[in-house]
Amino acid sequence: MNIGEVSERSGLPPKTIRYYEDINLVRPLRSDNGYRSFRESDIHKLAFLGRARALGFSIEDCRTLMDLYEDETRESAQVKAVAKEHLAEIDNKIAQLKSMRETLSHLVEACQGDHRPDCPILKDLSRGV
Amino acid sequence: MNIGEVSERSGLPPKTIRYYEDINLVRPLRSDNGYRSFRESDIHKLAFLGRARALGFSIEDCRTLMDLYEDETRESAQVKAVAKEHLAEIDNKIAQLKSMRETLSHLVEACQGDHRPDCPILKDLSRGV
DNA sequence: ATAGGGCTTCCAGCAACTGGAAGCTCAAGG
DNA sequence: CCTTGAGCTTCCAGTTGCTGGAAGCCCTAT
Repeated sequence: MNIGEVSERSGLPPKTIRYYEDINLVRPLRSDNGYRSFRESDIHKLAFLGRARALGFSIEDCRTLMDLYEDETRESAQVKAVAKEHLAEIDNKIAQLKSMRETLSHLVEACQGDHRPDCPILKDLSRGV
Repeated sequence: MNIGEVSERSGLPPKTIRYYEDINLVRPLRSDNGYRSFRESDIHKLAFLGRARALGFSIEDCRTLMDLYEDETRESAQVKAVAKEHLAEIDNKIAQLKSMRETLSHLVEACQGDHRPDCPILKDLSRGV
């Protein structure tokens, strides 16, 4: 199967699929004409990767998860550890964004947003050095 | 004032300060020995930038905000518009992260995390292609 | 034969720095 | 006076995860 069809079936852009091959996340075969030739198992892998990425896992995490997936002797504790760590990172990011949101929304509310130059947002950003 | 002291006073790493000069966010003078020579106004600017970045504004937003800050004829509506747009982006990111968090936390809870290979996390990631 | 679409590779660029190498400057100590 | 070490300089490369574009081959249809 050529990359175009694989792209449609996996939901990943061709560029991304080529990139994943570059970094050895998938290893499609090659046809005589030089085209990549994907097996069903490659598509399966790519879809797996797409879903892991959609959950925010880093590429390296994805690699680890794929390896665990293909390792029959894995322990679910290993998978859970990766996921829990990622979950903690997500929580950190959410907390950070919420704190930004908090500050920023107050400032936005305090700003008249009219034709005059006075602005609490700029005032806050430029507060004492 | 040399970059080291400016770094301490502004809270930005020297590398970052040099980078901000590269992209013309600050324009320190130069001493005869070639060292950057910062004025108080430069430190003020850098602190401003640091706070804007801490609120998650992009570098380009920071540039815009700095320009507005220095423009006496600005209208606060311009500032507010930039801030509101950024706030919306933050809200989007939070929503996205929350949705990931939702899915992921369910999966993590469902995973035994023991020595056996069976794992709902991997099962979900590899669900029907 | 030619046009088009799909495929290939490779190079560059995005954001916002960060690390490291090579080398100059300056102040202090022996 | 010389050396040592910290601090400064520039420049290049790498980070993350792609994405865009150029140049060119392949295949099918007209």
